[in-house]
Amino acid sequence: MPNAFVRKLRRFADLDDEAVGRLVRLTSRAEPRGRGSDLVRQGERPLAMQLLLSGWACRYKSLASGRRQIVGFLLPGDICDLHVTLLRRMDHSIGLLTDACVVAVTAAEEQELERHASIRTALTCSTLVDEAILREWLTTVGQRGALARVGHLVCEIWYRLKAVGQVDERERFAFPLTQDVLGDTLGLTPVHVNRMLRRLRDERLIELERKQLRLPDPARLVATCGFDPAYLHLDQKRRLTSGMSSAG
Amino acid sequence: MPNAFVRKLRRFADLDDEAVGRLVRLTSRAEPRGRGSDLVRQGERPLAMQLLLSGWACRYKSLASGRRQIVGFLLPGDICDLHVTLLRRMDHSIGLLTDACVVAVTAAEEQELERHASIRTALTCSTLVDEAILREWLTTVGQRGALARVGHLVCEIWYRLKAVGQVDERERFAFPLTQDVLGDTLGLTPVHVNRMLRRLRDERLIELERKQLRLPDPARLVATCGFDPAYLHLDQKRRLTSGMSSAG
DNA sequence: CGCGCAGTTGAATGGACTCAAGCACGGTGG
DNA sequence: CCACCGTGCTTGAGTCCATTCAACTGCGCG
Repeated sequence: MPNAFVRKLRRFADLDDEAVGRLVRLTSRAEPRGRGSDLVRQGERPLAMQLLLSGWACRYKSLASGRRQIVGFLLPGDICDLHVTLLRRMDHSIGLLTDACVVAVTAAEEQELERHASIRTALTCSTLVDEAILREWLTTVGQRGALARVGHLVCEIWYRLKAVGQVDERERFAFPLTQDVLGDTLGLTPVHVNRMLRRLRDERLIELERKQLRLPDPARLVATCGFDPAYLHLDQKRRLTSGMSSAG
Repeated sequence: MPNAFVRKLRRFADLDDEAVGRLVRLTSRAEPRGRGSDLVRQGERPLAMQLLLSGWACRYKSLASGRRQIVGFLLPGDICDLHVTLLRRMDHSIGLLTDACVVAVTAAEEQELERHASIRTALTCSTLVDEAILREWLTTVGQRGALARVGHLVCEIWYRLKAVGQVDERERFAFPLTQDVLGDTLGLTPVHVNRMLRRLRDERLIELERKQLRLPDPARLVATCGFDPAYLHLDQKRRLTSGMSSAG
């Protein structure tokens, strides 16, 4: 039974048995890490690429002013920093938003993996998509109003979780983000995030309680915040089916 | 005499004569393109990686609302889209801000280039830095005030141009960006950009006329907008010297 | 039981936007 | 040569969205 990481790479390239075997062996080393701990820290020398097998994490940049900007979410199966060992120092940190399982992959193991053309292709695609997400986030913060910012992010997470089989048939999924975290992500104050969430709730576009989010009418949410999933490149190999290949 | 592209890659890895020869041969095909034309367009299938040998370009995303967000500037020597042919469709466009010289590199030629370990390393570093810049921009738009946004961008461009020898000894450099373009980059209206430029001028932090920008006191500008060049990873191979190796 | 974190709501403030008018420059054509 | 026009820049006045400040609620947990 493949883990989240293998499932993710399969979306980008066909992996033969040997490749899958190698990936599974690698990920068997997974170690549990507690919520709130940092996987890597801004200013430090990067030692290894890391894989997130379960749990949520975020990349963030801290400013001298004390403010911080979250510049990415890492969901189960996501890759922390491909090739990052080439750089001298990290320009951002990665922190865990929930308890998680993580595998550290040394530069040598990374090179080993990339001998497989299919794995290399999949990893490269994955980083291209990460970059595309970053561009979309910049667009969101630069151009969209507060309501659309919140809604747009919700749509993105819905699509991304759906792609790894973590949305149930009632369009419900885990959503462990605090309003504070949302604020640091979207360039808004937590107070204002709160008001926008309220409006989305009042308009029956989301249902949120106890860190569980449900989209009663995904199409309407997508429409009202102008969400276009093209940037996620989900149809990279095959078009995403409405349901999930292996339900969670 | 190496071109801007070779000079840029040299910052990331030692290139032997054969590698340089290959790069020079490739870039000899450069073609002139007029200001305002698009190198690639959002929604189209990507056909080739492109190299910008001279001139300025920008990546931008267009929204259904008619607004647009600029998500990156390409300066002389910059690489448009490494590996992008792996994706089905472009999620953004690239447009020329000035007249320019451009080389298109097919996927096959790209693979050919990457047989050289040193070239591959340099290209990878380059994309890592591009991603780092994107994260910093998101931080700028998300967390900084309007004045610091403008100042921060000016600092970044100063550093980047300095690294490719396009800043003269009086800290003067070409700055072909209109206030409209700055607005679309920083998430501000052109009117507000104008006011911020005025304040920077009034405080003697910049001198700007006829598309020429000068920093009378770079250190003070860097300080007042909280700029930290770490994210540009300029010390990747060797520390940047105060002057330029080959003055332009 | 009391503490702390996350969320909620209100009122006042302010930074950036909108709308609008006018200016300066460069290119074009009569 | 100069009138014309378009693009980009400049400045002012009024508005609005998001922030700030502050108080209060609800819940989980020791």
